Amino acid sequence: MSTGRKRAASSSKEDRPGIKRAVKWTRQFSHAGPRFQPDYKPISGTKPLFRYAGKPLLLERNTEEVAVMYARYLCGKRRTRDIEKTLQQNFFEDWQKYMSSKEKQQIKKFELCDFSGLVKKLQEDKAKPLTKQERAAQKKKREDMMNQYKTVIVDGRRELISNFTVEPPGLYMGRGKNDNIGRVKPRIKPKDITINCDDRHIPKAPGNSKWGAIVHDKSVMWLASWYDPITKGPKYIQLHPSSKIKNDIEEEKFQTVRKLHRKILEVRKHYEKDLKSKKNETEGEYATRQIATAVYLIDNFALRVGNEKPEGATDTVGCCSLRVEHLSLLASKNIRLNFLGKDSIRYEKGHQVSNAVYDNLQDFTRDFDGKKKTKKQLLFDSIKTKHVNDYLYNLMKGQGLTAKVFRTFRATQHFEEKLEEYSKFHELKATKSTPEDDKMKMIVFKKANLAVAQLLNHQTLSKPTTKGKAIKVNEKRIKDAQYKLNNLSKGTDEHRKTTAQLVVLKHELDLKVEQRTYALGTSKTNYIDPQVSAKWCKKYKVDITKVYSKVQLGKFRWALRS
DNA sequence: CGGCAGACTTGGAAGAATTTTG
DNA sequence: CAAAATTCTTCCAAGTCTGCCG
Repeated sequence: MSTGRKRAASSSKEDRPGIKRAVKWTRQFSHAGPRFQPDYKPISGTKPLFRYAGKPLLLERNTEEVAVMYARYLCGKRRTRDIEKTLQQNFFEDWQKYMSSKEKQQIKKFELCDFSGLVKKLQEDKAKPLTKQERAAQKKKREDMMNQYKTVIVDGRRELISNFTVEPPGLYMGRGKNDNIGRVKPRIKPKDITINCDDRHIPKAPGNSKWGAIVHDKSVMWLASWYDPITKGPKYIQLHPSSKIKNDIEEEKFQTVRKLHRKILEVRKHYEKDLKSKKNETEGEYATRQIATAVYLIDNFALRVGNEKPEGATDTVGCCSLRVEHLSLLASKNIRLNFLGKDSIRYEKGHQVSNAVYDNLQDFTRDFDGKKKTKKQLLFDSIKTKHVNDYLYNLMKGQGLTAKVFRTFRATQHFEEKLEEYSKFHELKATKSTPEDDKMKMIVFKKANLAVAQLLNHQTLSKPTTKGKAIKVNEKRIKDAQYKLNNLSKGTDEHRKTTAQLVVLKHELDLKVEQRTYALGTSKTNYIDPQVSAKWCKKYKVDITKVYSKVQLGKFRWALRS
């Protein structure tokens, strides 16, 4: 497959400010290429596990491989979704492409397919306990394999690779109301791969196979790429977040945020001026007013910019793609936004807005000519996200201000404020700590983290029941502690200690309850400036490894070397 | 300009590893 | 010590934004 990718690093790129556009490597980019998925091993012997119309049917190897993909899907704990029908249809349509002509004649209706034998077999294999030796051997084999593929040398520096294996064949599992759900993602082969490496270290393709293409592009940081047959979009083998290049880019991201922080009053003054409508407004001025209003929403409520999506894609929106139906104008300059955002996560919040913004939003429920829009029409009908980013570019020329910077800025700022607020409220000590003090510090950190997750609307759809159980356990402990306390005389050490424990337990419970539907991970790894955490940790004598995991510590090396 | 392809970040869920509990 | 709970890592889908091209 010809990829058509041929861009080499040009000098003009090097001249531009910022790391993103710069050359990523110069002399050496040497790696083993991606690891491929092992070939499929049939799971049914001579006895068929699949049944059609009640009768056992032995599937050919390729046919079984795809059937097993569906069986694997059935094994997982899947939520009942209204998308189930589409999934089955897509799967069956694609599956038939893998069948022999004889099988295609036999297997005509999805409803008559019985995968339960395959499912049972998969579950049995999974449940099979391994001996200690088997487990160790398996681990060793895995490590040996990984050692062969997991690193790349970038200009003399050995770096980790984040995903060195090509994606396995399987069913495409999109989120929300996705039209491609259940389609069969075929196996990726060496001929599908474009390798990016330096010209003296070209990895060898496995066996007798050949790479699809080999490029030496210094302006990008991917090691290998291929096209996803379902989405038609490119997929990449990339560097690990702990790598120097990724670290540099991450540092630059938060530098941009700090620049915005310094200029925020100016920026706000500028767009507030553009919020005002003019007499005999031209179409251009009307568009500017839409841009300013969108920027207001992005700045104030940390919304995503909301790019246009291709026809037929899952119907999710961001700021610029909001439709009239997603907005309610309420009394006292209050508005309510209700829409499906990224990953089909619902955003449903009420906000108070300025007079100018309220008036504008009301205006934008009509088009430029004053004609009332339908519910399905765009609120910001005269602009594209490109215009918003062009506008922002001009507000902070050459300093990398784009819409998503506001989200990071607001997240970090919110975190800093909440950390301070909670630290004061819970009277954290900067000196030596009891175990209860240490626990309170972690609670404060997590509470601030949670506040950011709420701001960014990082909700989880899956609510593991375990979380409910955990809450019960916590409640019981509170009861126990309370009971214990009642039987202790005041003023004793034991009484003091139990009181402190009780306080911690109560706050832990509050946190657990509030945290139930929120995912804190994304805000911690992508939005909160690690320098803020580091400063707080230093102040309150908290070990930074208590708040960041190993991968996060690697990602934030740039901020944490003291 | 506007549209689109490409490259990179951000996102929730699944799965693996580790810690806690009984 | 095993099972359960929790935390961390991996996975890959779904965004953002840039640069190129007509």
